[in-house]
Amino acid sequence: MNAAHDKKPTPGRLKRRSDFLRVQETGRKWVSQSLILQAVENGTDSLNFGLTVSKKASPSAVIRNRIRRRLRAQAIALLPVKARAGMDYVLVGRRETADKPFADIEKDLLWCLKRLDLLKKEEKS
RNA sequence: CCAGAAAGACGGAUGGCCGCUCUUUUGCGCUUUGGCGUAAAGGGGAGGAAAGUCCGGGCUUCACGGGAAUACGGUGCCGGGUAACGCCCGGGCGGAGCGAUCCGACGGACAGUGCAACAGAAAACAAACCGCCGAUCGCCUAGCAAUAGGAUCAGGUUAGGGCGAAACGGUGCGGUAAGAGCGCACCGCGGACCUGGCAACAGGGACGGCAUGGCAAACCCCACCGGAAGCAAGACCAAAUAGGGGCUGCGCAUAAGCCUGUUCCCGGCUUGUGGCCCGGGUUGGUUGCUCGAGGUGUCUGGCAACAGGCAUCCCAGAUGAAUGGCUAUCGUUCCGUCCUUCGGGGCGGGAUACAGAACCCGGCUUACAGUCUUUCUGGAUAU
RNA sequence: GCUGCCGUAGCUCAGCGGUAGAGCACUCCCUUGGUAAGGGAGAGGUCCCGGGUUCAAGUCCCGGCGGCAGCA
Repeated sequence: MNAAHDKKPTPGRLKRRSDFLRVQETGRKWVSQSLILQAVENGTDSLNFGLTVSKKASPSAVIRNRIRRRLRAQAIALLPVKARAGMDYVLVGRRETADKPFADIEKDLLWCLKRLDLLKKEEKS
């Protein structure tokens, strides 16, 4: 833990529909209980992420907002520290994301990163 | 104290760590002095329904209007409020409740057209199935005959029966061959006119023997209102791409087409040619974008909705979409259990709603754990 | 955010205010050595939900719920 307690680089956000489609069509995907992770190389050094929470996850706008905020909090906290840079990540919310303990979501996100072999090299234990 | 009615308010609190967005000030950097980037500090940051998108406006565009008729859609007791409304307030009428109160698409069926299955004789200028009554010019049976029974109709009748959702006033008395508003009394109904009220309507009522059955959430009639689309409206900038237009001068014709449902009238535009120059869609960005029929307090007018004066405040502006994530303690309330000085307290467990601004307002409708305040009604107890 | 349309049998759809229907599918019987086809009989409905108008509502009116499509 030498570089982490300095300022974490804040990850960029994916905002265009075309970005999401590119990740969905060309990237890799892993499904866990509380979220789905999609990722693809973006050809730069920066790390970007986006969120997708559809009406399928929950018909209530309040619950969708809650899912999106919890995912965003996890993404900002974990991705710059644990995930490899130079990638675009898309986190897709599911119905369980609203009620699961926060630690479980963290575990699921790390699990997805591991299965896609996108953990940072120095973080491997 | 119990049960209920109405109006209104609220709809978790306080910390810790980590974040988002807008804004003000200051510092630093860049700058074409318009600003842009960055850091720190201060301040703001979801709702009563933000929801459904059911009405009404503001605003914007549709190349610019004015008038009339008609179509289509909406509203529908009366008066007031309002920018406007299908909303609100007050009143009337009808209905529910012991009551406080609540509910009501509540104009017109003598302007016209239409509808009513099944049953029933008949479903709308009434009609005659059973029945009741009458008659016998003509018929049959019994009888000397009067007459009785049947049959029939040149017939009367709607009291009673039966059908139906509904059968052309109700009850009683008289009357009659039997009956019938045929006559009378009471009730209901219509109603010239009078009184009160701005009005809806209410009270009285000469007179009328009863006319005017139901359905307009069937077509419709009457009165009033409405141009259409919507911030994904619209404006600007940049890039790349395909292919078209715009402005203006001159001229011609009175022809054709167009001017936002249709038709007509008034008024206007386009066509032909010369010159000059750009415009449109797509993607991204900027803008529209939040100071407003604004909030709060108070005074005045009004029964009230509401209006006006004064003072004071600035109160979300996101855009793959901020207004939060995690955590600790507490509150509220329910259940179980234990203790109790009957006020309550301890422990364990559960519940803590409906729901997320997307241009902005005024309403309506629908969803909602729980809590509080005020006024009123009915009942019980005590004095 | 805005604008339209739809909801009837297991499925696809009809249905002038008057007893809810058609085709396919399903069950039983006939036919056949057996099956398919064919013929006959039968079962199957909260007409999305709640109010209202009407004597009577799947149909008319109002309010909900659900689904589908379109608009940069």
